[in-house]
Amino acid sequence: MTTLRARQKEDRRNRIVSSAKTLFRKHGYEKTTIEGIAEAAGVSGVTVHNYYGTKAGVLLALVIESDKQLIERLEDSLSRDEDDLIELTIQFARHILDHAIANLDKEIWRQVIAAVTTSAGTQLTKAYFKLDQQLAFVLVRRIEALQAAGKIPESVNAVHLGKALFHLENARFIQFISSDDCTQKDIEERLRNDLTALFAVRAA
Amino acid sequence: MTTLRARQKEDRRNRIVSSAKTLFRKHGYEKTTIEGIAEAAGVSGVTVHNYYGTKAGVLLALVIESDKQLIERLEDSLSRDEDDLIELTIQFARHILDHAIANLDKEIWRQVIAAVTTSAGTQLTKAYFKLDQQLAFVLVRRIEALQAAGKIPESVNAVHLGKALFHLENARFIQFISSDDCTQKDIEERLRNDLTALFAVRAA
DNA sequence: TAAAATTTTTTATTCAATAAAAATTTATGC
DNA sequence: GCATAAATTTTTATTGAATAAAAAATTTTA
Repeated sequence: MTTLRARQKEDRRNRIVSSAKTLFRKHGYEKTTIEGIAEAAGVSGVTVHNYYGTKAGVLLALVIESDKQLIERLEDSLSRDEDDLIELTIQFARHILDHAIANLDKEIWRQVIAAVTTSAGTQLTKAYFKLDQQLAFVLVRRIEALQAAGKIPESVNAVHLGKALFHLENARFIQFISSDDCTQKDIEERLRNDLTALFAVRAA
Repeated sequence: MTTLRARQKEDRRNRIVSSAKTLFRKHGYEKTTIEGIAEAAGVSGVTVHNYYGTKAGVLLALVIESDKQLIERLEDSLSRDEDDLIELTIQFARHILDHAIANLDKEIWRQVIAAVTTSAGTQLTKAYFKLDQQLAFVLVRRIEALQAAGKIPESVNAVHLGKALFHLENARFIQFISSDDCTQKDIEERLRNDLTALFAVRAA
């Protein structure tokens, strides 16, 4: 049974997050004030704080929602007949970058990264890392498929490999958002260089 | 010719940074106020802002100084007869983690990462990334040495490999500081897993 | 429907950040 | 060597994030 209070609360959360997204996209992160978000959502500024703790908390909540959608779609949008691990990883990165810039611009993504690191241990950060984990496992499952197809040695630990590739992708993602000049193409090239070099270490 | 003004300015910079380091270590980042730093340094709060822009800017300045020392020493402290790339990289990571926790605690390193990402493009951030670059090249030179010794194929691009390994190490460093529970041992193990999996992709 | 419980709002405070005016100190020309 | 010009710091004031406590409003329940 959902009480009236629970429904009202849920409603306020939705209004706050959706107002925030509009304002962040319209005016950027810095110029958007908590008071502004509150007004657009029809609550008081303190209520926004009570709900999300900080302005960065509101941003994180909004990113978590959009990342859930990304994960839902990613599994399907990754081409199923790519049998080269390098190209697969680059495709994976491409989907993530596409999704990121479709939702928020670089300036705001920088705030996301900052928020995630400073507010380590909070509920929202845990939720964020859980989604990261799920993203990594999309790669893990593809690696297992490649192993089943004989494209990657069975001796390789798919979980370890997937996580390592995800970390690398993530490092390049952060590099992407950290500079306004860095293009998606730059990132793909760097990622390709990374993987080519790493995979060649033990090549015969 | 160094004018009196230039010397005074340099002096104030030193006092601000050194007061800040003391206070950050003593009371943590949040509880240290700009006004407190200013008082300890014998200047006004606005002067601290004029010099470093933000509280995070002061922190960054202080980290850059200490990272310069790290780089100076790192080249020598890395064992010269380690011929396994995995162990070399782990050793590299160990030195960086050791240096990090010897200087500031995790809470403050989180603020450093946040500051670097949010204030992308500023002078201090550029200086920070330049040092990162130098760190990566310590690895690159070791890789070249391993190639010369026939331990790694000459076909591998040492610069690409060094940078990729550095990114991986950096990702694990951020993971280290992001959780109070994560030990250095955990990080070494994860890094070993990363590299073992990556290097085994093309293994015969 | 009235009392109790919960939640939001009001009010107030601290601190970061920024801007403009005022004051101080250093540098320079006579 | 002193008066004036230039540069730099400090004072003062304002906005906004974050937090806490009291007051007000609304929902729940008895």
